[in-house]
Amino acid sequence: MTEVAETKQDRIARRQVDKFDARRTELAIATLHTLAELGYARTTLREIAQKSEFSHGVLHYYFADKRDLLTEAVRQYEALCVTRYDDVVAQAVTAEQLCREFTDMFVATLRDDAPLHRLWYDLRNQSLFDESFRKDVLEIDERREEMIWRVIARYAELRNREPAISRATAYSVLDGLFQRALLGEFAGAGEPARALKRELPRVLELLVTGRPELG
Amino acid sequence: MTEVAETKQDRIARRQVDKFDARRTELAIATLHTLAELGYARTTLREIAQKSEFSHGVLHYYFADKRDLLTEAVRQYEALCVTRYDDVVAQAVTAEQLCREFTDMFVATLRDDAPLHRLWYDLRNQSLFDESFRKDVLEIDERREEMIWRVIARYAELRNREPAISRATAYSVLDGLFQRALLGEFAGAGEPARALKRELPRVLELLVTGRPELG
DNA sequence: GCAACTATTGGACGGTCGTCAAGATTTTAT
DNA sequence: ATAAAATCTTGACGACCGTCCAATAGTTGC
Repeated sequence: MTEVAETKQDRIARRQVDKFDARRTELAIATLHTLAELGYARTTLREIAQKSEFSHGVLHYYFADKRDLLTEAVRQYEALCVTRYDDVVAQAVTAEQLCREFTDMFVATLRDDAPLHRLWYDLRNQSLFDESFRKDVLEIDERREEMIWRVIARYAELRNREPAISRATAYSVLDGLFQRALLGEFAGAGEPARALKRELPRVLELLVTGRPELG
Repeated sequence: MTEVAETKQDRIARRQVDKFDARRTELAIATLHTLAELGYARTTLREIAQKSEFSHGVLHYYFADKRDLLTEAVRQYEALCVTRYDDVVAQAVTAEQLCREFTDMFVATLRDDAPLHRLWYDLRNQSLFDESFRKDVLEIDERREEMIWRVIARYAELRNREPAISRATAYSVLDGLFQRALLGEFAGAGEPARALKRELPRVLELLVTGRPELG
């Protein structure tokens, strides 16, 4: 009897928790959009609320404070953006195909998700000043690194080569290229997409110059 | 007579302008230090004034508004940081020496000037949101690119090779590595300096794999 | 259908921001 | 030496910030 009552209570409690979490996520995503549009420095709670369907007061019902909200937003970014190339890796059967489709995806997300990407770089850089973001940022960076490494490792495998550089270096190199292209994209300078399509295959080639036999 | 009076006036005017500019520069450097410490989002005029020997009101005597002051600060950064490796390039007589001294300098500035570097990345990223910084940022980025290219081109020359990638790519790659190491530096994760000393020579090698005869 | 609880509103608060201007102080020209 | 011009300080201003809270609306369990 007591047990039945408890499980009922539990069911109710769980449903409430689920609903609570769902709204938290909803508000965190609204936060993400605000950050992508305005950047960290100009993102305010009232702006965030305006992007959702609620008033600004509700944010303190679901989040302890602004930091809590922003942290949750960062985690939402993670859920969105760390598996982008996995399909490409899974489906490629030749090195040329992987190279081409990776490059295409790279350029496509540069074009389509530019505001989201500038948000990521903004938050990552913010973590250099504000310790409270650092843990989540490092975890996402790690996931991004793994994502890139899956591409490079598979590409090397298909080429019957070995990567010439470490996992961290591979990520840094491609991240640097992406950031550069993103700046060009916003500045309207040159044609970053075209430049990437030309340069990325060469870079991939360089990153797997090692021969398996030679280690 | 009129001419003499005018040149005298001019001399006075010029001296005043010089003094005015000197103080502008002084305040812009104070701004730079504040930005390096607090980041763009938390840098306020009163904080900046506190880092100088003046009160906050004086900032509007020398600068039209906050944006004007920050823009001048960005230009001061440029004067500081776009010729860092030139001595290394000028004095190196062998590829091994250039590689070693470039790597040492790279790691040294990562360690010694970390706050200044995080400021640069903060401002560069800010230019993705705020158009008013973009022009100056792009110019500095261009100068950094040239600085890096002088290193790579000279290294290739000493190795009797040709660079395997474009100027922009070379810069992006090394910038990505630096940014990664900077994050590691602030997060206290691993030993970014050690990792760089290990990886940088390999990367340089990869960047100049082209042969002059075949290139 | 009614009480208990959850969810949401919107305004008020103390604080800080950029900006400005009036006045004090220092420097300069003669 | 002194008047004029420059430099600098101080305090105030309206705006906006994050936070909080009393009141209201909506939902749920029984």
